[in-house]
Amino acid sequence: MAQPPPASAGDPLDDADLEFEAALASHDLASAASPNSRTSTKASAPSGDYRDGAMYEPVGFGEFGAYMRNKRAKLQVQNKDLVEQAKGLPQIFRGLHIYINGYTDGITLPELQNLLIVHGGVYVPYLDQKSLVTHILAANLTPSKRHEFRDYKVTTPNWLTDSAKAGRLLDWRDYSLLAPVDTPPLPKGLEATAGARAAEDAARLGTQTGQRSLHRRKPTPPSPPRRRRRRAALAPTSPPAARSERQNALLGDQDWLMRHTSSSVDFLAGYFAQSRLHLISNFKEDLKMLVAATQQSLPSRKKKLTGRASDGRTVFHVDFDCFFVSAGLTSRPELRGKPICVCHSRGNADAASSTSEIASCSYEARACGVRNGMSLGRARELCPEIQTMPFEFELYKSISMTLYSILLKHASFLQAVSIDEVLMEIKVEPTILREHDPALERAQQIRAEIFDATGCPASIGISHNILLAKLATRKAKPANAYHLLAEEVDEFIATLGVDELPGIGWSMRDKLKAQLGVETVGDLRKVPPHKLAKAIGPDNGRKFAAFAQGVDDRELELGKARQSVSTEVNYGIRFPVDRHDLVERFVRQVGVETARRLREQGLQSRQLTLKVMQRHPEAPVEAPKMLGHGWCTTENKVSTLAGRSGGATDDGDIVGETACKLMRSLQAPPHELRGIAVQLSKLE
DNA sequence: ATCCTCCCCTAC
DNA sequence: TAAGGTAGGGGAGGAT
Ligand SMILES: Nc1ccn([C@H]2C[C@H](O)[C@@H](COP(=O)(O)OP(=O)(O)OP(=O)(O)O)O2)c(=O)n1
Ligand SMILES: [Mg+2]
Repeated sequence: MAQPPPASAGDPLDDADLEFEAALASHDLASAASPNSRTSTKASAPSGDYRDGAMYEPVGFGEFGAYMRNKRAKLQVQNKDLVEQAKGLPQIFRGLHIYINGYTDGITLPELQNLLIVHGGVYVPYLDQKSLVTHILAANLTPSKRHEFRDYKVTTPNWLTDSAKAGRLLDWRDYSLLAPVDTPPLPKGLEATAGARAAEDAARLGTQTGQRSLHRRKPTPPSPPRRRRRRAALAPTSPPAARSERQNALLGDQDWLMRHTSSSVDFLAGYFAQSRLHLISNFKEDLKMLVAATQQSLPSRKKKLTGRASDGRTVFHVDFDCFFVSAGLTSRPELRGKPICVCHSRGNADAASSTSEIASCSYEARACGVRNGMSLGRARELCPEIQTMPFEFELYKSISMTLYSILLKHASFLQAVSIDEVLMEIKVEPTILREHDPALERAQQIRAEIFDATGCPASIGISHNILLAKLATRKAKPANAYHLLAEEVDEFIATLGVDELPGIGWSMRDKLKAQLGVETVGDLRKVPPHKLAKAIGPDNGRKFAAFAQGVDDRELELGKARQSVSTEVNYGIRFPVDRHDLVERFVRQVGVETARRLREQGLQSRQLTLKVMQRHPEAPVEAPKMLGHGWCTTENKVSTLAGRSGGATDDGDIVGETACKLMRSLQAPPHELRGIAVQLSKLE
């Protein structure tokens, strides 16, 4: 690789570090080279509509309800005064989680909270989808509140004070603010939460039809009453189809289950051969290694970044349009221009009820509301004529390699974001006039080069920091480039929804809305820093306050040492009653596989964590998603690893055995298992 | 403050 | 039928 030439005289970017600029410039010319264990438990909140891509939850989703519940319980116990006060008082509110929306004269909020807590209740500070709330106390009810609260037990603060006075739980309905409504009374007093939504999904999907199999010890509990969705926005336009006869037949056939789930020896290998999420995660790690091997480390800057335009950076974000679809289209030109998607289902038989996930869909399908991550069944409702294409993993990897080799020629300082996405920093002349934009011209040239080499359209976003480059890509898509200039940032960014900022997903979006009434980035800007920090934490508060101004001082990430290696399987985990032998065989396989991945990285580990998902006691036996994990509780068990000569190890037998030991110590009933993972950390 | 441990959350 | 993986940022609570 060429030595960095001296920085050119009269560099217009007097603000930038010379050494850094020189290195960047040189790389523009470079070519691509080619036995103490701990445990903890939490209940996992279930999904909303699992079939809706917007509600897609990654693995380990949402133990938020129970997490907050536990956390609040803990906070309360820490308050010694209250514990003392509670002694001898009847715990009439035990198990109740109460949100106080308003109260009347004659009593203060702290007094109400105190009264609630000393009688065993839990105070819920704010209302959102995930907080478990059994009752709401309100002094009055505007029409909009009436609508928002319609599925809760809404009553008055007097109910609380009177109950406390009486020393017993009075009927909340006697204090109800709601006129009698068409909604039936709630079943047990802990609904109106995400939990209830999942149960409801299950009921709608007909998942409790009582099929018998070795995979169930007891008859299915009665289906919870069907309830209206709490938020109209979540309701699909038409009720989703129930699981098909065929699906039910398979799930009830123990022979079939033994052959197609974790009870089969071959399951693990077959599963990873077909999992697209495994592919993209795994391949990303490969790309990070490739990039690290190809480029030298980022020279340190003399000046720290401010994250503003004055840094004089030019960041490019390159991202294929509907990547898996575009790749598939290279050999299927007849499907161009049509609504299509890539998923495992062939889309023939029971397509209407298919829970197969769409990995990528064409922009024509997106026009109907179809999204990546949605189930095929849901997509069919939105777009009946949608066609499917099979996965072609080798093709994706090959196209991705071509992309990376092209981009490595244009800039050696490059961050592997994903199989279809790259961040890079290129030294270009600054843009003076909109009519002459060297960065944009460079981007169009790169796009053409990518298209020529791969047959796939990529889009490129350009700006002076990572955040804005990524947002620019969204404006560019599909099949174009966009340079987001400093002077247009303010206006552009204010109108975005907060969840369009990278790093804000559904959880933080809901929290911002519930606690601060913040929905757009413009709203976010107006929040005082201390309030933001209180709602989302000090670091996040600072980060997103800066993001809201379009400010992002992050450097490209490259060549960072790996902190952990793990293997997770949260699909197809089904074992017959009492078959501990099959569980043990599977856990050992997962452990051996994880050790293999560790060796592949030339690493050793001193700590193993076993993660086990079990069906939540209130969840239906069969998850809404075919062979999915459904609503679960999760347990993590940690053990120190001891190699044959003491310290760290990469030995498959040791890792497998340690994982099995932790699994045995859990005493989990095999038929309730839904997910198993082994993570190795403390690497050296 | 700063660290550690156990989570949750996010992105693709 | 279907293949809901995985690394890393960061918050909360506690130890130092
Ligand atoms: N829930 C998801 C999201 C993405 N992917 C895979 C398939 C996508 O093609 C690829 C890249 O993800 P992107 O987020 O970049 O989405 P696309 O490239 O499909 O569309 P676009 O980038 O045009 O929005 O990752 C997936 O399997 N499941
Ligand atoms: Mg893409």
